[in-house]
Amino acid sequence: MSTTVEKLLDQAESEIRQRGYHAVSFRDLAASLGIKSASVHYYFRQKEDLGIALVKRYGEQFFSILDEKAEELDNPLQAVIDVYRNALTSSDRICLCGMLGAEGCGIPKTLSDEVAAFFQANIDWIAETLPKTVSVAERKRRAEHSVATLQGAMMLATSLNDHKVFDRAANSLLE
Amino acid sequence: MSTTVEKLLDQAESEIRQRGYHAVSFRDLAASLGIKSASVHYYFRQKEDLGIALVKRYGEQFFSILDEKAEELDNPLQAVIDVYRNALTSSDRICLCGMLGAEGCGIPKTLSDEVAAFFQANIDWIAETLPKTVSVAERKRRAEHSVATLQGAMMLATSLNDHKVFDRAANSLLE
DNA sequence: GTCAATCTATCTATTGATAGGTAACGTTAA
DNA sequence: TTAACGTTACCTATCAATAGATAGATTGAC
Repeated sequence: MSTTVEKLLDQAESEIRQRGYHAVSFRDLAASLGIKSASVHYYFRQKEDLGIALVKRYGEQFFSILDEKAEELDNPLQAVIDVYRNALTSSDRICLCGMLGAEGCGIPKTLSDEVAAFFQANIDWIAETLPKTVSVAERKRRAEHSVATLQGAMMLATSLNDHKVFDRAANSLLE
Repeated sequence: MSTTVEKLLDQAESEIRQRGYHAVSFRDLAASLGIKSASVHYYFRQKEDLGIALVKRYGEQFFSILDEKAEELDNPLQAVIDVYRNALTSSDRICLCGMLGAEGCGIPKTLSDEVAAFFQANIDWIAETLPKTVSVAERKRRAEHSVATLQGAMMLATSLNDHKVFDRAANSLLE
């Protein structure tokens, strides 16, 4: 049995990943849990606080699963693809940071900073796993390309309502 | 001197590409032009109508510029990259359809359908320019990969506040 | 006089946010 | 032992701001 905070975070993540930050209200969230919007403010003083908690939790979960997956598989890039694919197919939603990253300066700055940190960590993680025989600049370039493709592929697959679009675009990274 | 409708479309496109559909209001738009929100409703009965007009115009302009660019250059994929790059660097904003595509089911269905059509046309355009020696399925895969990468790269570059991220990720497509 | 383009005024719904109340429960101290 | 207190987790009620939308008046060009 999860706590109210966890349920709130789960619900908020689900709704924001589906419709965006501005399309989700405290009242919606509260109603989904059968409580009142004032109770959501009890846990998160401002909407911004909820957003930040959400991105932090998302990042922790993401890298935790990624590290685990990378140990199982011998190909780190395949691990990244698997984690992204699972994020998409298990819920038919794009990445939380993909959504918030798109909304750019429409969301509080503290929140977009947190989102940027997620992307940077994602790029660094991938760059670190590439062969050391490749230059630092080239590793960075390839890592950026991978993250860009995966994020774009999630959005594209969701818009075109076809997860296979993600698979095809993502698998192109493995060549 | 552009008409009020054109100014409205310009302003709406600029604001939506920067902050998202839900973060833009008729009052904001009207105020930017020095008119009242009721006058915006005179041109676009509902917000949804404005959105659809916006995506249609965006698509027309996009493919018009793309065709032009493709005639100048001998490499069609380079033309696509150039058009995307210019969309990003000239205004520091992501693609209109990238934003609306992310917002997914948070926007009216008629609008998301229009966005999906843009993406499909974009994929088809690229697939068509790839060598006929390559199978149809493979051309489709490569085209999807290109669009995914370019869309993701715009978002990533905007979030990380560094246009070079776009250039590096996009140039990876030319290999 | 007609009509396009704008206005004023207003409606209802929703938003994020706050103040203050209450019921349940554990802790503490006489 | 039990009365008092504090904390947690909600609640009701309400606010000011903003949203999309509409009705109907006005203005000015042709």
